[in-house]
Amino acid sequence: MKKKIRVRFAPSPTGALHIGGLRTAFFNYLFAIQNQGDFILRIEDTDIRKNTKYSIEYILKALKWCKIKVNEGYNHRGEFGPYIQSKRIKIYKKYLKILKKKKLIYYSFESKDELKKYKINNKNFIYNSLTRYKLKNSLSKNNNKKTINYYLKNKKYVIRIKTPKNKDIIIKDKIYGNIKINTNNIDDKILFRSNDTPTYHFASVIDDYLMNITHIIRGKEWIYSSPIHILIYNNFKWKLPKFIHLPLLLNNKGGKISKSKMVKNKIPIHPINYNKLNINNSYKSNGFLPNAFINILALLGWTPKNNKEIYSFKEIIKLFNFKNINKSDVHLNYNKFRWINKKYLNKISNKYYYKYLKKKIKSNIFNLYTKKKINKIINLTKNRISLINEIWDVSSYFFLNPKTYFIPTNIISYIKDNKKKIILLLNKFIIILKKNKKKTDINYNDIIKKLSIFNLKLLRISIVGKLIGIDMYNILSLIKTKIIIKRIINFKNFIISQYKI
RNA sequence: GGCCCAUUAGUCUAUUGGUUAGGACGUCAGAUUUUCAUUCUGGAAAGAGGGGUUCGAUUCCCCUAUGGGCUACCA
Repeated sequence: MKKKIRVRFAPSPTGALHIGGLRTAFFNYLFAIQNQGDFILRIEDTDIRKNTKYSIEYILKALKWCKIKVNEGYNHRGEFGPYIQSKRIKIYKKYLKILKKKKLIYYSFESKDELKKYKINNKNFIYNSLTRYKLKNSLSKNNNKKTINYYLKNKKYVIRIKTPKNKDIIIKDKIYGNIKINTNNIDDKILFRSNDTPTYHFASVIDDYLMNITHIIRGKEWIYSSPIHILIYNNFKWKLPKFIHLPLLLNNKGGKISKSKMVKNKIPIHPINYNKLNINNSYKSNGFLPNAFINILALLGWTPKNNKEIYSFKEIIKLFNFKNINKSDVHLNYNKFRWINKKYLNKISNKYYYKYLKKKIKSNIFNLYTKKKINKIINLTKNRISLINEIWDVSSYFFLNPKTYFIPTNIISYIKDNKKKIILLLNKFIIILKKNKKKTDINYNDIIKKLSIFNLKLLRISIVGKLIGIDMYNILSLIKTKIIIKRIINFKNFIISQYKI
């Protein structure tokens, strides 16, 4: 029987999970679903920091918003727990002992500062088989037993892995192919810190083994630490999992994704807002739909070869394949993200827009319109936007009187040349509107058709404030007559004062 | 600096030895439209540079350049 495929998403809770981590999570999730495997969430908190608690909360919330369903792990069921590394220290110690017996690890006594100094004086220094015998550690010949015992007793040591000398380690990566790294170029990485806690390298390998992880899908930044992981597997004589490294995400200028940079570029990097971590710019807050965001995530490094951009979740699952993941790093293209979101926006029901508008608009103004009318406004405006928030931008003139008028220069000169005519025209409007209290009595189409283009533009400016928006017929028939009259009067007064009539 | 990875238009990418180098976002133009948008049609726009291998190279190899990653008692 074939072994069940098990993958894990193993974020470290050191700040808010961003689009890069989410992409990794999503690809793991896809692979699990495709193979009826397990998708495990493991929290890698071997390094304890300030915001651990909130960061974990955020991971859970973010995954939920992206509809990524964990079926085993932290905060979920599972028989391989605990799924948080700070609660597994005992386990790591147990496995450390095994390596100790096999003499595959050793104690190293340099303090952080000592090593720093050493590195400054010795360029290209690497702590490994080529140098370790000259340094302060339990393998070195420089130290006598007394000094060694001193450090051991006082627990002033870290535990390092003993990497072999001049050995090529080959990482068989499903995306990048075989990558050869010589052990002379890698450090004897620290496995246990002086505070008796494991480092990521050790903890994650032990966990991956104990949790029966079959495929390690993670960002490319991990390629260079893979030899250490492989070495640990080999030391235990455990079967290696498959490695799949994903291309990195870069911002639109080719730099690393980071909060400060992305805010400048106005590209959100976080999925949702979260006050406790000070996240107030996100895909959700910018008006992205979860389904669109999933589509965006999928296309971050993955290209199905059929010249399509919009994929439902089902299609993604059907088509997803590591063969179609490209090797070069991915630049985020916010314009394209918006375009993808637009495609999804076109499909959703009006109630989402309705909800948004209701929240946005003061109730006394919102209630001027019946639900039917709001729906009509939505229907007429929704095809103009690519983010749900923008429904307000394209419909605000239904709810707010124009505060200022944006009049193009050619219209200004038209006004100046035809002052009296225009005032007459506006007055005429007002009279017609006042006469007919019920909308149905007014044939707006007739009025509009009789107007010259210039006059029609003027009418639009008087009601909308600028030359944008849906057709005048619908604007006039949707807004209450009383309000239209008011707006026209305002505009008339504006012209009179502005152009001294 | 050392080691590792990548390099097709502004961006995401297709094409793994023979193509008018295909698609998408963006951009530009035209059509539709009472304005603005939408929509539709069309255009411009690419193989980093230099060497090989080959009848032939975007595709294979080497060098250079550029970008990125790792080089923490961070993950």
